[in-house]
Amino acid sequence: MAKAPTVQDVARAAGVSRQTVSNVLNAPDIVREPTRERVQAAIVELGYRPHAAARRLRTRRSSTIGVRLDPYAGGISGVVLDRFVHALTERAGERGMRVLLYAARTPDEEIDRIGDLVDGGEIDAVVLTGTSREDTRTAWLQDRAVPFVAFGRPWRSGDGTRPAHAWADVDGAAGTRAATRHLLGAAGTRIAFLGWPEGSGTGDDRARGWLEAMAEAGAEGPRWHTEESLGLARELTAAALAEDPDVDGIVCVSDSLAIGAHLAATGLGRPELPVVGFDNTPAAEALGLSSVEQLPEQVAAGVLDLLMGPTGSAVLHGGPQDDPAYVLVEPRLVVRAAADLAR
Amino acid sequence: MAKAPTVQDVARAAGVSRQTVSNVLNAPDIVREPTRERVQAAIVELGYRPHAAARRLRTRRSSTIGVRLDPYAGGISGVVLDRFVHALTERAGERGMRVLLYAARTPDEEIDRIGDLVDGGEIDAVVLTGTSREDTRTAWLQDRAVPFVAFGRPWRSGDGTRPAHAWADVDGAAGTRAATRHLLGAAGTRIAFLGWPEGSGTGDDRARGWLEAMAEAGAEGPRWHTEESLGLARELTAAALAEDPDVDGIVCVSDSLAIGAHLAATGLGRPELPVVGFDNTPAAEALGLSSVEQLPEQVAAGVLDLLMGPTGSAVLHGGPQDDPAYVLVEPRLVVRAAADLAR
DNA sequence: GAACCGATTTTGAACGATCAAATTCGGTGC
DNA sequence: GCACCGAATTTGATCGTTCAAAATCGGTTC
Repeated sequence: MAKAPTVQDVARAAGVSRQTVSNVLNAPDIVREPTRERVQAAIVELGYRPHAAARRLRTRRSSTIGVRLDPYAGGISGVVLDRFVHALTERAGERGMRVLLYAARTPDEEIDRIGDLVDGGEIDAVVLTGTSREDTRTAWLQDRAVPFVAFGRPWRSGDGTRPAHAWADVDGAAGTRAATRHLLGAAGTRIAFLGWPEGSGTGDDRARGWLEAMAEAGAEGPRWHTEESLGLARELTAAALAEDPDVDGIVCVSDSLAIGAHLAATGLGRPELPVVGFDNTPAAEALGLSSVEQLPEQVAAGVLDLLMGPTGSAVLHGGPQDDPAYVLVEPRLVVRAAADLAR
Repeated sequence: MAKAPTVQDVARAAGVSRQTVSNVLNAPDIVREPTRERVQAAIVELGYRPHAAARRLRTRRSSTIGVRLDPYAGGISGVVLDRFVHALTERAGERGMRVLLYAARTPDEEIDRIGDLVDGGEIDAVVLTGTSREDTRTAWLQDRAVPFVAFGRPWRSGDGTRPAHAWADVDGAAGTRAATRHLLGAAGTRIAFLGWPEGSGTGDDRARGWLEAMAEAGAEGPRWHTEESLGLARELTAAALAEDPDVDGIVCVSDSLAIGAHLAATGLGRPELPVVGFDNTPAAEALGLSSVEQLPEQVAAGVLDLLMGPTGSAVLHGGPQDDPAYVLVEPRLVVRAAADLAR
């Protein structure tokens, strides 16, 4: 295999200088038409491809975004993150960016890892996933002036001492609002909400959508809480439904809980009781449960817009943190007729 | 933020030359003990981190592995690949390697993408996923002498003109064999197999495990085939079970089919009929179905061993294709008591 | 026709690391 | 005391690109 051609080789073949070849690649508009064509022909002829490392060394930019891949939780979710990472890779590629993965088990380890990657010039920016209250990572990134965008809102306890950061997220409340409205229109007025224990940003946000839609319709319904566990959800729902048989439908904070609720309803001889989940996981699809779909592809597009500007092809220098914008994606309700498990 | 320190700065601080600092990093054993300590102290003191781009430019190695992220299929699976990529990232990090993602919709587009990344010096090797018969990618990679390992066997039609390549995979036959043996011991002798249409390497391999276990026990059972669809599996199983009620258990080629079969059995009033799936997806877990778990973490470890040798910290130069080794991981049967959906 | 101008192109230097070759250093052997 | 040896360390060159500044070009202006 012959040595790969360099700008020098292309320049020689086109009868111009190195820099002109470089300009054709990076600032085509300042090169005269005929020259540009000659250079481009030479590039194709020789099959030239720029050497990324040399470019990175000179420009001090890697055109690469770091993303932490969460350890497989073993739970029923995870698909959302996978779709997000996939969409991010695709969109980033269209903008001349790459996506580099890194692994970390704890926030501190993640900070170490990011430090290595940033100082080593391997990444220009980071996309944080799984933000929580009191996230130690965001403060560190801000102090180090590392450009980043979070997938997930800054659910901070609001002391307000720190400027917020840029984020993109799915509008959970809008999702449960749509689900609740759907059930109010199709099933009846007594719609229950099955959620997580209060205190999680995401969970509270989703509960709010149900609350608002119920208030708006002047309807009332019970609100139940349990941990993210299919089994617990099933037990809780079975007991609650036995006591409160007038419930016309259930809006759930997750697909796991929805499946638990559906199994409970089926067990009580009410397989047709409408249950709506959240995340539209394959499991919900398989069982024919309605669910709110997150559209992580749009979140990915939003993240890149925040990081690079709506049309840019490089990470914004000042960084998004100087202008803490955000993108809130409206999820989509997927309506299905539940599989009759006892048919 | 002050400029990041370079080897030169460290050298000055430790009173040695650039090259000695480099040696402390890359070949510590050729540096005298006291010198090494002095240099290491200076590295810590200054917070020095090597600049990856400069190193890559000089060494012509990126220490990076490319992996294509499959588009989200929308089906019930996908978890296996995600766990694999996660494990690969983790293991690669331990060996000083990074994982870079790329997206592609078609094999030809994937080849283009890999060409860019390899010629641009962004990746040293590739991990292929989703290999099929007549894979155009493998031949191209071999011609270009790009080191690679496939997750999945070369199911080639065996004209034998090309040397095989290195691969790592899960032993599907071993999985269904274990599942079949389990049912033979726990449920009865008439165990059915619900598989995909013949002709897919993976599907045929899994069918073989059932065949072997049945033959070994001198048992007999029906063999059904359908596409990867929960609904189709449910209909087929319902019809088949009505006609052949003596079936004591069903081994399935996938969790989707297993769930379909389980729903069919439940519908016929036999919710306790043992059904074993494949992949151990969250959906199977949620429904309490037994399933064969793939252990993609071990596949990831195997891939790296093939790529870098059992202890190496760089991609093997000659490339694994000169020595087409393989790693076959034995999957693990996860036994569960099916949820009684009609309780 | 000389000075001048903006647009285009070329030249010299630098990014930060490692390779290859040269040098220095301690210690031996005679 | 001097030549010699291997181990440890230093020096000069280089990887391929882009930045910054200098040079060239084609055409105007006075």
